[in-house]
Amino acid sequence: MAVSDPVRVRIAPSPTGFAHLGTASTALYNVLFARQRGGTFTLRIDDTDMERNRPEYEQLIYESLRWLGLDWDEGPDKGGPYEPYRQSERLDTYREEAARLIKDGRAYRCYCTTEELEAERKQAQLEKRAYKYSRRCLNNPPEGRTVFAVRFKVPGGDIKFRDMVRGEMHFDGDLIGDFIIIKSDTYPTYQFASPVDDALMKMTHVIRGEEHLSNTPYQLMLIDALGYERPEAYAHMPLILAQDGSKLSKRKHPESNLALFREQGYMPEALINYLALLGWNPGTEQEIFTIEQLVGAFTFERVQHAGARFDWEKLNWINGEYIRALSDEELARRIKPFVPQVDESTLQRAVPALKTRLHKLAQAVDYLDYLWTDPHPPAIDGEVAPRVGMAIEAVQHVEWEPEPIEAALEKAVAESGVGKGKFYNPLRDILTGKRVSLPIHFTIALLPKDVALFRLQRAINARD
RNA sequence: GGCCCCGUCGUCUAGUGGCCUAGGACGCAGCCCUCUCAAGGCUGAGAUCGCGGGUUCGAAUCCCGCCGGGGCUACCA
Repeated sequence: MAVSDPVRVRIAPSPTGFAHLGTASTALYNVLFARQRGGTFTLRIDDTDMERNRPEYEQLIYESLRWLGLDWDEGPDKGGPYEPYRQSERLDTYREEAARLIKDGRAYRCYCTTEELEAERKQAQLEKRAYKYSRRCLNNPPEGRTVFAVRFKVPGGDIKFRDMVRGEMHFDGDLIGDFIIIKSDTYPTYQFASPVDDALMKMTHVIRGEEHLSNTPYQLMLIDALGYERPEAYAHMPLILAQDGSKLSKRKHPESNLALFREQGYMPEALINYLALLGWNPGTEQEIFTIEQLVGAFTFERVQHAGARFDWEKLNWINGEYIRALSDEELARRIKPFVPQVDESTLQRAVPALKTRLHKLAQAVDYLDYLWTDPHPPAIDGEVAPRVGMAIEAVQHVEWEPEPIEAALEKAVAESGVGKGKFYNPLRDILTGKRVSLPIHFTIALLPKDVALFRLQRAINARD
């Protein structure tokens, strides 16, 4: 294959639960590579796990990747020259290829039960030797059984391949036992379906998570046995680690659900930016990158070999940077879905004050919910009551916008003889029921005038 | 257990034998600004470069051993 031929890469997530952060990360690196080489990025659905697959999970994958802007060129939903792109629809292919291997004497039927296999494994452990399948069904198959799986007859030997991240890799094939390629439910295993599809779909490079590094020799032996062309190279990307240092998994780490990132108000561009920096670095001090800049700067030589812990604090910072970089109009547009109770113009007036205060869009709710929620009137003492009265007076004949309100309030503060803190904090409490809010003139101006004045007056009345 | 990958501030990282009294970012602390919270500005603390041996005039950088973490070792992917 000539170097100039366009690359073809893919991600192959399995629809067995929510869309996972790791899928986004792998997809990102695939997209970066495909775009910088003018190649094709394919989405293939790895749905060979009958037990756990659900069609709605597949939708979740589509939604999340689209949200992130990591769109694909070929996939189950948009077709392409190598259809179908769902493994459950390619069963005939795997069965034919497995039959071919059996016919060539490179695979065989295995009638062993899980209990028998378990016993073999236990025995090996007892004798403290590395477990490899005994090849009982190759040499001396049991009689009269009908349920079988298909095992690959591992040829062994040295297995070498090039990893774009780690360089030349070597594995000893003699250490690998015969493994299952077709399960007894007639579905292929990942180890089998993945290399078959990669070859048939003409993938030139395989970019995936590091958990697949040890799987590569299995797949390479299969590729050779099937007479396929090997991919030019692999790239095994560092794992995203949880706080405890283990691989982020669906079961143990529900926070790796991509839908949650959207719900909390992380911006897709910011998440992409953070993900790119997790495990890769540009070699410069630049931290903020557009996807286009990433396409230009990314190289496998600069990807990290060790797993990286996911750091929410840094993500929050990056997300805040993106929020602050938005125009007021754009920020209002993005916040809108999080605060459907707030009308358009009120939101627009709130945005300048919100902008520097948000790490996540959903935090707008904390600042604005007093607009649609009536706070419990706090008890005020005889000292602050007159100041609340002064505030009402100062503000009630003024144009209902932050600036004039601020000016009026400043005057009242000066006349009150106390500091801004003493004057404003009780107002904030009365109006919002909270210790923290937007600057007081925004807090007041965003509320309808009658509502603001009502809440203030009510606090005074509560004393009488 | 076997095989593989990895090991620099709390975290993400720069670093490929002298430019390293180990740089940056997030976070953290203090100060400034300030009506709260942020944002912003300034300053600062924070890494005996996992440990022990070598090699070398000189090692975070090369070699060996050990320790530690992770991954794979499934009829999950």
